[in-house]
Amino acid sequence: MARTKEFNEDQALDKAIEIFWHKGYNGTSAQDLVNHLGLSRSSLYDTFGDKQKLFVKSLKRYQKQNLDSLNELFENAENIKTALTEIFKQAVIESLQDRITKGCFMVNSAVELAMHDPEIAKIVHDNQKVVEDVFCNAVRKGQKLGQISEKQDARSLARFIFNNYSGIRVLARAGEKDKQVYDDILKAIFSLF
Amino acid sequence: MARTKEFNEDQALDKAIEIFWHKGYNGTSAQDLVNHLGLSRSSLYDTFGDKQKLFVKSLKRYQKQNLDSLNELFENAENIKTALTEIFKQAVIESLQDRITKGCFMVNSAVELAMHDPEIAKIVHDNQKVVEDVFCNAVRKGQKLGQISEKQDARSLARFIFNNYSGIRVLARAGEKDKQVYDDILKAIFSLF
DNA sequence: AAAAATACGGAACAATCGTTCCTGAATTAG
DNA sequence: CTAATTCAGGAACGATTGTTCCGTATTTTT
Repeated sequence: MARTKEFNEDQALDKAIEIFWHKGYNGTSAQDLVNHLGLSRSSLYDTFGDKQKLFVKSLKRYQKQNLDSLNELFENAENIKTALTEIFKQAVIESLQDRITKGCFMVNSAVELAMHDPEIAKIVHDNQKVVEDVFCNAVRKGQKLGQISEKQDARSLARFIFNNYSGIRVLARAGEKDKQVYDDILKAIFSLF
Repeated sequence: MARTKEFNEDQALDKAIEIFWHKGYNGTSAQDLVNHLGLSRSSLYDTFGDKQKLFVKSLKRYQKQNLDSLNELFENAENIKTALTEIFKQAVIESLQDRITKGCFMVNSAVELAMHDPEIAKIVHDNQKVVEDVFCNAVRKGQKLGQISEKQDARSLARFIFNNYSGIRVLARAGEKDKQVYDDILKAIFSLF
């Protein structure tokens, strides 16, 4: 039979996520992928098909990773409102820590590709719905526990949270490094709960 | 002396805005520009230098157009809160009306290019500051007139508004066509004022 | 009318794009 | 050992990229 794969496909995908996230789809060349993944051209194409397929696989993997950690966070949280603030605070920390910030891979891909690639559009839209649901369930739970005000409809609040999360990721991608800007936004957001 | 230009430079720039807005910088080829602007390759390069310079000019023009209309709106508004809701409602209408939606040229450019092109980064950042200032002054005025609650700091509220506007434009670019999603977000936003 | 200047269309450029293919070495299972 | 399979490396593909250049037409000033 054949020899076994010498590289781990998931590790390679993580590398692909990194560079696509950083440079975008159109900004990443095949040579960039070869250099960054550490695979030969042939292995790369044999394993993943072509650039678009590799991108789709990367984005799906990213989506799953993020969703899993989001679900885990809410499951282990005893206070929902605190958990929500943690999510945003973490985003702010990430936005400030590096000289450059990549923002959110999903948001970046939505802006760059959703209009022109139906497959990407579906991934983005599905992600939006499922993340919105996670937020919505969390908010409902928080409201039942008396941790979140019931003045706002849970679905509405979930969509609102999602929207502000997107906005902050764009701000980060745009290179905003003033902590006060983020803090002001967060202050306004959480005055609603 | 020489003959006069047969095309209007500003009209050509408006055409450039259209296609860059639609396809992004990396997604727009020189051939796309020739086709869409209706100029020859030579005229295009003679007039605007190169692709990057044309993009910068387009983005700056877009920024000025948007800022002017924003200022005009607030100047003519007797009620600031109403004016703010109008801005968001207009964004929602635009998001829903066409089969495809381009979102915001500035947001798209920020996501695609700010990390990799310092000149674009500066335009994006300058725009953010000046738009934030416009919002801030408007909010202050609205608070003085008793049209906007004074519970929130004007600067904080301005940044919050900007953030949600970005988020909505990303949502539109991602192809969201469910009016209820936008309405839910708007409901949450304006419950703060 | 002559001269200067610019617009135009299109050919042509080198470079890079994504992708395919070939070769030989490596590794595994039977 | 043999056969099968996958690896890495790199040459090579045609297509497209952004850009330059040239010849000609056109318009304006002297």
